[in-house]
Amino acid sequence: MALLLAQTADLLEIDGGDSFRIRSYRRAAESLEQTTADVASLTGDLTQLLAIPGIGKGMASNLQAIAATGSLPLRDELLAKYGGSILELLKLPGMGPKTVALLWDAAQVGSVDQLAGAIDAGKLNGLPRMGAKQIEKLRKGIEDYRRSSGRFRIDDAEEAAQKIRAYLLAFPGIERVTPAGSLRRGRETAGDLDLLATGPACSPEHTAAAVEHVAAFPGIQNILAKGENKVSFQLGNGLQVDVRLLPAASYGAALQYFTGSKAHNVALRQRALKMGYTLSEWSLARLDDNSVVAAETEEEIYAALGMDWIPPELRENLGEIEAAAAHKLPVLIELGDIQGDVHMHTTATDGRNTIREMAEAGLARGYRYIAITDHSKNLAMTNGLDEKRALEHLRRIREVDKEMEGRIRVFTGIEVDILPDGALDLDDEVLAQMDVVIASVHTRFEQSRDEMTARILRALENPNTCILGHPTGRLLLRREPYALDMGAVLRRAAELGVAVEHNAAPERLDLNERDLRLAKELGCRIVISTDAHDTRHLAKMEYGLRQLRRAWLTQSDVLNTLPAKRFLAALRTRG
DNA sequence: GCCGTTTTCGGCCCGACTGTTTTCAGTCG
Repeated sequence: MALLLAQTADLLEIDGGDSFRIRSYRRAAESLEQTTADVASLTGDLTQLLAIPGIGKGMASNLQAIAATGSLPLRDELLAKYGGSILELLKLPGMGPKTVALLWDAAQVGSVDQLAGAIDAGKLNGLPRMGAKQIEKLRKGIEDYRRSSGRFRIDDAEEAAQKIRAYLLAFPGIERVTPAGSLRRGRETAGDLDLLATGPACSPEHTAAAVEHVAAFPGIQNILAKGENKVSFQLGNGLQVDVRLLPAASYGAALQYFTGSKAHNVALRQRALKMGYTLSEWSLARLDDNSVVAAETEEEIYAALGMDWIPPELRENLGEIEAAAAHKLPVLIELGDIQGDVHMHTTATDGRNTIREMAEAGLARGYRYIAITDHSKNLAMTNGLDEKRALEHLRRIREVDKEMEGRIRVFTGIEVDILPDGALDLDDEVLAQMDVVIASVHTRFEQSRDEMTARILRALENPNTCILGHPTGRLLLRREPYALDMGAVLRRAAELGVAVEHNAAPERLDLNERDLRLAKELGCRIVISTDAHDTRHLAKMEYGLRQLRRAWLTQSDVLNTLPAKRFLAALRTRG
């Protein structure tokens, strides 16, 4: 529902609709994403719908229309006018609604492919605001878009997986459902979704009824294939899902096989062959007489190959097979190791909860401490804090810290902006009073790689900087606003003892897997945090944690696994 | 289109940047 409203807002914007009406649609969409109410079941109850902020009479009737028909007349109308692919144009960097409208009016461009064609045909030349530089930017944007599209963010894939899983488990005789593939390995993105199901209803002779149940999943857009033990389909957002029904006797073998990665499986099968076995999706069996050695669980299979069980995150054939055979796998960091989330915002700037609410939410997650790090003044749009307000806020944080009576510590902090010349945007004497100072780049100046690197290096030198916040600022799958010499930045951060933040939210993930491996190699201090803007956002910690695991990180590599006092001391110690 | 109003109309987050603008429009956070 939220998606339909957000799309309607985008379409209205392209259509040149009233900007306040557009904002209403957007606000309603955000509100629906945040509400804990089950909107679908509320559509009959007008009073409750109207109680949701941003939902008035008009929007309520829109929601009822969506609940009844699955679509929104206004959205359908606009999509009919502009074609179904117009919205993908907005995903290109530098493309906003006005430019989309311009291209539509001037050259009937209604999709990324058509835009590429129009550029090649020179149809954009001479259009207002379409200089050579702009066109080149679009050309590059299309390239990036094509490279990344087709993969889905891990949280979107996870959400879909959980919905399908719950649906499958409701069928009598399906007892276990496990996501495999890149989702299980914890990659940042997933190309498709592999779900394995087992139970009495999945044994070879009885799958027919279960297959029909799978094929009746309400979210299916179209079915790609339907066989005896496999159903493939596409969801409305284009995500392809493969559901496999397997007998319990070979579940472990199937799980191992479909978890991959391909490189890991190839190496594992070679090892099996050397040992006189053959490994398939059905079992590990002896080569000579085909007798099954192991198949029911992954642990048995790895054990039969003389190895410890390998966490899925490590299965990339990057040394994990040798380590498992030598019983020298690292003990990877776990969610329970994290003692505190040290980057979050409150209603003082652009967060949606109070200091107290964030503290309670941290406590509920079992943390021993949190840090409140609202924006500084350079982020005017977020109502960023100037020196005076920052100090007032600091006092308020200390009050809440007292109120919590030691059940959880609440550290003072701020997220300052790194200006183009590398200076921080608040006075040093104010920063010196904060427990946690996160220095981040927010504004998207198109600085060169060298300039951007120099900018961050200078910010690291400021003695008050204790965490380098989202260093790349990349929005996954969407934009690569700038590049920098990450090696130089991480090396200097390691020398100075400035911690480097890994932003756990899937839409950010500022350090990618390679960066994380490099950080570990260089001996960087790493902090993982969620950059939470509301209490629910704190749950995103688990996503980023999986990238840390993929980079072979252990508890001792991550600073906020330390107890409160030692964490603060380590953070403030340089050199 | 929502919301709050000394309630039925008027306000609704704003500052900085880029490109191509010779004075500003569009995008972004």
